[in-house]
Amino acid sequence: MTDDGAADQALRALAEPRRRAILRLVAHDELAAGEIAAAFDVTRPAVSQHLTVLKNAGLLTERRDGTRRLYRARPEGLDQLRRLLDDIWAGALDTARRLVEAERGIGEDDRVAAG
Amino acid sequence: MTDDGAADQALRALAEPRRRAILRLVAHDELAAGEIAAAFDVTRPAVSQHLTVLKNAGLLTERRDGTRRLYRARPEGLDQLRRLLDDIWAGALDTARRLVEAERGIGEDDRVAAG
DNA sequence: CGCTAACGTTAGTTTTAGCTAACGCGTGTA
DNA sequence: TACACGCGTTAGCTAAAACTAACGTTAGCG
Repeated sequence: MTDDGAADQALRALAEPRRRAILRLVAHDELAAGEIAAAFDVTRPAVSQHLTVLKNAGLLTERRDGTRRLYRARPEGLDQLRRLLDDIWAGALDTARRLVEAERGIGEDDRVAAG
Repeated sequence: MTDDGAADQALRALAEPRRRAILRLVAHDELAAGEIAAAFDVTRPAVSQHLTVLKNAGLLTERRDGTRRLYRARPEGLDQLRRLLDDIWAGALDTARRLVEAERGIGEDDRVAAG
């Protein structure tokens, strides 16, 4: 299980700038689909599709109130994402530490800061 | 500046499963472009393009050794990404906490756990 | 029941991203 | 200098994604 499918969906969903903007909108307040769509220059169906993608990725929740549908960000969706990123970088962080130590051991005299 | 361009590139780069696989490869060891390409079924130019995307996103470093180019994951690239995600979810976490408290205050008698 | 409002969904088009094939560039070797 | 090797880059094709326009569905009101 090198690559979780759920986290993959979340990552693909967040790759779209407009979907991140939507998430920012519903992070603080619960908003209706129409209110969210009004915040952008694209049509409402387009926003509706973005909401579907975000919902399938587990990044927001949907609640029905009459004919309206209210959306709100789902903080738990971030966890799986963070786990995936940490999993990828776990080895890299360890390797970087080893390299820094090795650099110090090899030549402190002619070696300056690498970056 | 609601959406940093640098983090945007990193997010788009990570949305591709093959690029995540490449990052996993160079997380522990420094590998040449040919070695990385040999690990996949796609052609070397395709891998080269992926490496360019990852490099531009600040997710890996390039080092030249003769005719070869060696790549290694860049752990600092994760930081900007984590900052962006935390920024988006900062409000959501706070809101979720408020909602849980409000739910407790409204009806502990007929309300059970929401999820 | 008819009517309106708020959405979601589908069909079809345009843009974007990844891939292969061919080529160009820099490095090392005889 | 000539040649081979290792990669990056470009052009062109194909598949995926985002968008618009038209239609379907459900909830509320008279």
